[in-house]
Amino acid sequence: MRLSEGVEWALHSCAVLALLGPDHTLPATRLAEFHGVPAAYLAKHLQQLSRAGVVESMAGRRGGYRLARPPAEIRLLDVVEAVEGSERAFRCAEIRRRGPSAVSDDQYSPVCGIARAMWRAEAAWRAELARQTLADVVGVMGREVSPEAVAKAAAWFQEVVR
Amino acid sequence: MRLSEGVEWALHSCAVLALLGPDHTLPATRLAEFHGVPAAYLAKHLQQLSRAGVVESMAGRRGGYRLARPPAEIRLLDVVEAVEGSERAFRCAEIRRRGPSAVSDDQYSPVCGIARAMWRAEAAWRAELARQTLADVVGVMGREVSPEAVAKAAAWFQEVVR
DNA sequence: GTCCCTATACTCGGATAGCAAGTGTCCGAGTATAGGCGG
DNA sequence: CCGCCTATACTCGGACACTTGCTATCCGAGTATAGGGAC
Repeated sequence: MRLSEGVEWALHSCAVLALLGPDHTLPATRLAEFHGVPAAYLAKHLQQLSRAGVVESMAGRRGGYRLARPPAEIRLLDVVEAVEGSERAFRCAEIRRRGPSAVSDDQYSPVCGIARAMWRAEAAWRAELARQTLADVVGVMGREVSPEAVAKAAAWFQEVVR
Repeated sequence: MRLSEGVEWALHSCAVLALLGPDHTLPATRLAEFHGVPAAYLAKHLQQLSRAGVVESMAGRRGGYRLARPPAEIRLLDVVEAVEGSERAFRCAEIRRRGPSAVSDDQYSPVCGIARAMWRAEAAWRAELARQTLADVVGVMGREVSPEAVAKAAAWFQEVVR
């Protein structure tokens, strides 16, 4: 099991957009530059976030991305599902119904016990991601980051934001 | 994010071995036949289970697989990690340290706040998988499966077990 | 009848191809802007 | 001086190659068994 690298990029990008506030936009190129990742590929993930309604895209000369809602209303789950999709990680192929001991379909419980157990764990994962918002994460980061880093980032924002 | 199909096969195979009890073994071929899956590929996963100490392999003419411990002592997490590996799903590439606003390494908190948030969710997932044992799952399945299916499976066992 | 030996058939185990999904990139469509022109 | 229009430069968005890891398979090494022979 492996989460797409794009999830990390998306989360960091959203964090930056949260710091920027609702009055400014940042183009994909700048976000990529800030994180040192390929611009074209990050753009792909930002499009997914846009489609999912997590960020808003502004077209045109001074366009770019900004959060679609306040950070406190964006759950980490929203970001993760925007990139990874909302399909379940464990997919039940109903192998219990195959093989020589198979019986007629109506003899089986509606969902396989093994699948239920696995999905219970996934639900716990989702619940934890739903509990944490972007505001939480940004808050913690803001408390932990060093003053020098803050200054440097602020200077960069000054330079690129119009 | 997607779990390997082998996880499902491994779990079902372990459930069958649990029903079989510690006094019998079942070769990979039979397990594959019972579930209607490719034998050679299932064998690969059984090897992983064996390496992880979840099942024991008996070589020779009447060899096969059996559980290495009582079902109550086998956590679903053990089975899942045997197949999927114990690496984290979310991998922090430390992109916060890249880009134009990077500062010296000692300025950063030991682990990125975003990674910590993601790993918290993974911990919840693992905890839920660790809480449930093979005995739990088999117990539920035993209560849900229809009498006809039980009879059919028992007959098949009688036929193949020596 | 009992013990030992050998040949056998069966098992697991790791090394080897094929394919799908994630990774990375590009170019075209669309739009808000900036400047110039006319009134 | 003000308003409108047009050209522009910049943005996003979807369509196209490439690489990694999962899927699937095979064949060789090792071993407990079953049968036969000797005592």
